[in-house]
Amino acid sequence: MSKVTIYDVAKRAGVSTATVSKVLNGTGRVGKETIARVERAVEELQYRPNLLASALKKKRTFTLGLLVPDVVNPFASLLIRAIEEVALSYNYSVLACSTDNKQEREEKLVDTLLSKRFDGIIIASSEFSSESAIQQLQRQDVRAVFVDRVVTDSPYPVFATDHYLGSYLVTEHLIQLGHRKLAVFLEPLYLRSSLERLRGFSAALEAYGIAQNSFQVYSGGFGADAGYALAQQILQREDLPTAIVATTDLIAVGVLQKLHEVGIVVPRDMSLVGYDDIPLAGMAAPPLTTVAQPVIEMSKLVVAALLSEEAQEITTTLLPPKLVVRNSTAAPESYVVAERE
Amino acid sequence: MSKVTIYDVAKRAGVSTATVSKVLNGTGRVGKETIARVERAVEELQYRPNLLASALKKKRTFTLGLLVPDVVNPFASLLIRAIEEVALSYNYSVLACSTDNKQEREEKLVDTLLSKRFDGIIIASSEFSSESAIQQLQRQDVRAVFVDRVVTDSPYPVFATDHYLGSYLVTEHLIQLGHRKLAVFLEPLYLRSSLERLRGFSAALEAYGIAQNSFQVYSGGFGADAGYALAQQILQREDLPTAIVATTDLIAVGVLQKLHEVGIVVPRDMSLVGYDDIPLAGMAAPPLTTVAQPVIEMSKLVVAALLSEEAQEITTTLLPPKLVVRNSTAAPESYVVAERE
DNA sequence: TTGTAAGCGTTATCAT
DNA sequence: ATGATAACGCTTACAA
Repeated sequence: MSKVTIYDVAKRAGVSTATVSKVLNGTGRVGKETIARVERAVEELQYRPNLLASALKKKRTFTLGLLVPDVVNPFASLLIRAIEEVALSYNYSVLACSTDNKQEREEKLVDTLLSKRFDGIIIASSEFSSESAIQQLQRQDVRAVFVDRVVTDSPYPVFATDHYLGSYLVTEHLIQLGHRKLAVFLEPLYLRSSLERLRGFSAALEAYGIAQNSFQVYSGGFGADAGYALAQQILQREDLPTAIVATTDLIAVGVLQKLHEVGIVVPRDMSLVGYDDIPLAGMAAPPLTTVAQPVIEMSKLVVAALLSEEAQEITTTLLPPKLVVRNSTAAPESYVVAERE
Repeated sequence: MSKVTIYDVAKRAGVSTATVSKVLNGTGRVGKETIARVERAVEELQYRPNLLASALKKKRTFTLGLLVPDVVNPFASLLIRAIEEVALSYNYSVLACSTDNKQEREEKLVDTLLSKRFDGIIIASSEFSSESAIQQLQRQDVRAVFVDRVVTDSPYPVFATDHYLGSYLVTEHLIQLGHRKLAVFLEPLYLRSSLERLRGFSAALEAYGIAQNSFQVYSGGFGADAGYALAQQILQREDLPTAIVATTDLIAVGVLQKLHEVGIVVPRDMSLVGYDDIPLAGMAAPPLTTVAQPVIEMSKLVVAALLSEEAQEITTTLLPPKLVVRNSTAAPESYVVAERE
């Protein structure tokens, strides 16, 4: 630990600690000359204020806690980075933790964050376990917000992408390309975000008067493994869809891998879209058509909400996603052929 | 901020704060009954000790700082997660920051971490800017370690994968498959890790008596973009190599994309290997042969080194990488076959 | 076994 | 414009 304290600086500058504190914080009036002396002492001593002591007194740690399912998840990384950037502009740091969607773990982490007295907590973890976490938070009074997880009756502000809309847009894109036989691959259905995505998918079909069959929806786990497995499953069918809406880029990549294995070429033989627009999406072969979440915008709102002086309004803010068209989508072959005739 | 303090607990339990502290920390002798009373009070009041105050007194924050180039980079994520896990087992949190390999930014971040009095700082950022960061650290006395970046004359322990060996292994794998015309794609050459990888590549060729030409080595930026560009560059050549050693999975993915575009099939027409074994490597089409870094093992050593009671030994520890053979490599004969039209 | 009280390094109030 | 000094919430000798 750094041994030099505000006392050392005060002594060296020949002033009181109060004065040093004032120049350091720019509070109160201090003579120009005094300021210079203090600053020189700080420099000479390589003094770094102890933020622990400062925080204890000021009740501000300049740190935000962030809960995500897994920092390794590309979308989580994207979110972490965006929040980190915005926080930095406020002179804040952010400590991100992986909950693994495990309730016990989440509770333990919330406990820690609470003890460390962070100035705000951002929950971007699954809504699955948030129930108890919410209770924990409410008993202490910390600012908190939920991100990208629609949670009903939340006592905290919620910021999320309009997944219904995103899903609608990307499905519509496929339909406009001529697809009529679509399937949707979802993350587990207990996630509200999955349901929203499903709703958007379904609404798009409805809007264009396309018949809907329940067997068009597939749902498994998370990640590429899930996509791979789901693809394997759908390949058993006699009548394959001409396009697949994967509601996660990771799932899409898994699908891509399976299709590649069995020699189905995307988008020639089948179209495929993802969701999230993680960096990987642009690097897939072929680059994935997907929907981008407004991560930066969302992060700005989130941090601002946490750090604002005013009382928090408990509202849900839905942000608009953006369709990103790349090369994994094309008109279905039959469609093209039909046009020619 | 939580209003309940140790005083409230003491009052409620009818004991002194000293006693409460003792039962909370398990230090000193306290009567069984008293313990029960205190614990009940803690529970009823939902008391969470203020770790700021505690840290101020004990000089331990139970938090580690971690500097990586970019949390979005998949390998960085892997490292962050591994360190997070190990730290958690010690009841520690880790705050990861992205330096963007920018010196100014790195210095600012180190400053912040220093002020927050973290118990240790892990530098996994580029050696490029570490010079000044090291100086900053040394003036304060914090524990620190370097990870995955070989830095000469480091005043701190360094833990890194033996990139020379990893590169050697994967190159040898290619040679044993029958490849004789190899190229290597590297990250910028001012990175010692790049040089080590190059050395391993070269040594393998040497060991097998394969002629080496300078134009076999290509070096550009980081990430898939770089790989894509490098691939584009090499495709201009008349005599293509039969295998490419990309010293990063991300670079390999970029290469894959370019090759895919021009219709070169991996590994039939050309073999390709990556490095790092990020999750993406296994999901590429085809899944990438690569070399895995012992991230978990490394993280264990790193955290242990930071948290150990004993004086730090300033040594460099090189950990062995592991060759992971998947489907992006094959004997070059097929390439010849493909040539005959 | 339990309590008193002096810090830990800041900031902020109130004098001067 | 500057300085004493009392907190902030906890830990830890040292007493009792």
